[in-house]
Amino acid sequence: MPKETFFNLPSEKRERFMAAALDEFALHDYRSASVSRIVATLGIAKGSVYQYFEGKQELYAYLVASAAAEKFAFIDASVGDEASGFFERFTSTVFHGARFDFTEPRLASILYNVTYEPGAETLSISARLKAASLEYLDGLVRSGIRSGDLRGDIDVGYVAFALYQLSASLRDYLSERFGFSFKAAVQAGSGSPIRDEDLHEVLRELVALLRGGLADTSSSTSRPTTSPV
Amino acid sequence: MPKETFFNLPSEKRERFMAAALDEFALHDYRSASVSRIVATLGIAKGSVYQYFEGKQELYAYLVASAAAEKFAFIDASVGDEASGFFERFTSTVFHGARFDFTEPRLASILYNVTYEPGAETLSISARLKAASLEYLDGLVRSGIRSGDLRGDIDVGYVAFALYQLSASLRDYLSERFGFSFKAAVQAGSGSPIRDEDLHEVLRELVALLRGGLADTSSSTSRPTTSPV
DNA sequence: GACTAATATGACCAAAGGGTCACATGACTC
DNA sequence: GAGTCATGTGACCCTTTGGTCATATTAGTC
Repeated sequence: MPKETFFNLPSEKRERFMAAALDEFALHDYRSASVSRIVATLGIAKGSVYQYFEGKQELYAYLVASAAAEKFAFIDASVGDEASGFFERFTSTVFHGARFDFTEPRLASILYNVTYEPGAETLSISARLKAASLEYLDGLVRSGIRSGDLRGDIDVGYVAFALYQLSASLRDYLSERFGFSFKAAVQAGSGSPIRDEDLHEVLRELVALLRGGLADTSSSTSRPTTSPV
Repeated sequence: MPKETFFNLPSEKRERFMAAALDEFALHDYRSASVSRIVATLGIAKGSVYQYFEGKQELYAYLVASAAAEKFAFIDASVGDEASGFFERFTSTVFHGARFDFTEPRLASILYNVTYEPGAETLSISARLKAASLEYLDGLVRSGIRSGDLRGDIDVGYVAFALYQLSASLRDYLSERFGFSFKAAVQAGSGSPIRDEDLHEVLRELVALLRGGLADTSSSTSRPTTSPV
């Protein structure tokens, strides 16, 4: 939805602009992100921004849409069609999603931030994104039930929601556990991909929880009421 | 950490101030919350706020601490000691936590907002709160393993984190599913408690997921690769 | 070189923010 | 009533924000 002027720009200039804008919104939430700061970084006049976009909101919407399109394309291309079972497909989707996040911390941060935008101005943008993710998971769960991978008595709506939360929050867990700072990565401009083994180890935990739950079903005594000294 | 002046205030005035400040921070995130708006609502001079608190940050920290103390006290008093198993204790904690949220939407919203504060200014405040919750869940999981309720091979750190995410996000799910708007409730000044049965129904889903997972273990064929026409 | 249309510019605006401070007010003591 | 000390006040300061617009520059065409 940028103005025509933006697309008429020499691609080098357009990309320089996008890079600066993505940086700004990756490092700050919507309200804190500053158009003035973007133009200061680029050394261009503020008026130029308003030749490209109607305003801050439109700029933001465009950045979010770009980031989302890139991430979805990456996941689609990576997951492929061979993974057929529910848990395999889910694992693969989350795995490649996380790989994308660590490789493209700038885009990932924007998509992460938008999830938690509280303001009314950004509501439609964030709601659309969340709805798309939930819809995908909803379909995945339904087909998992149909194929017999999942129990038939689960509440599809709630389970899709839980999967959404657990996969979205993975970023927090991974960055804490492996000491990865997305903010620092954005500032450094470099994505240092996480080790696949580390990622798989965490995903194994997540999928084990989702697959079989936490309850101990092995032992003979269901729960020893007193310590067996 | 408010100044002495604040505690010297006639309790009526102090409570009026607290009410207005809680409203403001329940309805807006830290940056968007406005000291000017609080004093305008109360009809007092802006200087007064700075007689009570060092600044906006200290005010915010105090409000968050107050809300957290009240919620924890409520949960502690409600859960009691009779619930002994892991899933019973977890359910009871989440249940009463949710009851608190719907009864005190103002305090609940502040505690919810602080979780997603992105700014550096509020980092220590939100980190402390999150750490306290994780520590509690960590202990709960450990004792669950010790008592034999939980499998011994789970990753305690990750499971505590997952429990944290699932219980924290319950608010979103409940408010969407039952059409409850926390914002509207704060503005109306009234908490309309959710029906206990509705809450229990959702908690049953959550605990079923946590207890036994999603995999269908009943059938003879683990997964029919082709549809059985 | 002249005309035209697209693009770039940055001084400027109004609004809002947190915070300050010299002063006013009130209450209590002697 | 005078003196004192805690409290209240609001005009004011500085900064920053998103956004505007008259003007300047550039590029392309004849």
